[in-house]
Amino acid sequence: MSAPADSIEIQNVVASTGIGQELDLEALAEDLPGADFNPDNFPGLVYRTQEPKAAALIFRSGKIVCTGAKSIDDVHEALGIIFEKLRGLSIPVDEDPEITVQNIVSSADLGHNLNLNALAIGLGLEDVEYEPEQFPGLVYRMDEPEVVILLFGSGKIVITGGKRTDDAKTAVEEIVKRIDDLGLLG
Amino acid sequence: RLRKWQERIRTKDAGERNLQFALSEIDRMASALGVPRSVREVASVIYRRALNEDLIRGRSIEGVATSALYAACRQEGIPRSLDEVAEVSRVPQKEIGRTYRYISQELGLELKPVDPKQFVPRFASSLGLSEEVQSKATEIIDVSAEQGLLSGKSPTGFAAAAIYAASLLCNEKKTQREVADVAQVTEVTIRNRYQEQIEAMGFR
DNA sequence: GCTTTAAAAAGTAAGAT
DNA sequence: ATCTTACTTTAGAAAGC
Repeated sequence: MSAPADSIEIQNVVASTGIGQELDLEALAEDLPGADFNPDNFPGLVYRTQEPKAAALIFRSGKIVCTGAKSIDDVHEALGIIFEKLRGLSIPVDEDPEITVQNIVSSADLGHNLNLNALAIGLGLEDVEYEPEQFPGLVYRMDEPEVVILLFGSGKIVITGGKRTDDAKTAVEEIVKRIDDLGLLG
Repeated sequence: RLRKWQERIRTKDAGERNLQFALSEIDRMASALGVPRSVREVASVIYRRALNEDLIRGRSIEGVATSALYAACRQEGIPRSLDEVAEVSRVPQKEIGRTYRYISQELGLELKPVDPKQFVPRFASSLGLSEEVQSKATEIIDVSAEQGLLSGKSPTGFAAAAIYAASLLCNEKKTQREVADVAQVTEVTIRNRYQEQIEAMGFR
């Protein structure tokens, strides 16, 4: 018996932090191999780590956004690599910068096909956005936990907007309950 | 103060002019789309409601007017696709879709998902297909939707495939290209939906 | 509101073969 | 006709227009 919650996989974690030091991005772009910096397009410098794979947006203020990591541990690991790289360039970086998780994107499988038309009406048109002409997924905004769930006809779903690790699990259990109560789960 | 008074008049005039512009745009687009007068009236009501609830702030008048018309067509059961609406509007399709979702949510329109069957009469008649083909296409849509094939699929593509299939079954064949053109979808989409629908109907 | 980053879901589209 | 690539949706931070 495999519960839908057991199929949850974190796909992306977005986090922010800061080194507590202003940066000269022009100079950093020169000293940091592989850095992408196009100030005309975007004010942040893009730096990618290979292991773990992640992308960091480094700003002049010293603030950093890390995205693309597959776990919170990976976020810390990737940022740790970046902090060391900066220190290696004689840039003072705070001892242990606070890292804040801003968003976690997860995927899961409910294990049954879904009738999205019936679900749109059953879950309540006021909380649902389902426009298959524009996007095949049904968008459901849940209040507790405060996340957005994308549901597809295949039964596969995406949970995003959560900041805590267990938000996805709570959300999946809740949406399964609601769909089941409507008699729309397989 | 006289100045304050004049400003009020100016603001009122500007607002009145904007409303007139929006309503004339709705009228122009509705004519181009060939929708009945009743739909234009529903669109006007939706636009005025959006105006009263201050939903136009930060959005273009034309965008809200177009979205109101798109919503009105759906509400009246004679939907136009976003592509069709975008063709007669000066607002990009992406913005129409976004604005529609916004006003639909804020005004609590609660419109049900578009039913592919609602496109059948219009698409079929512009292809010169008979009543028989239309009812066959409708049947195909009902049967395949009941079997869960509709979830996530574009209503226009779904309708187009059913019309194509029905035209074959009734010996009034239209090519995939002809159907694709009136429905504004690609032949690939018709082919994909057609295969699933034929199988759902039990025709291998 | 936009710009950039990453990732999943599934449908549709465009260009190449 | 089939393949590849790319774009649609969701969330969130960053700095600046």
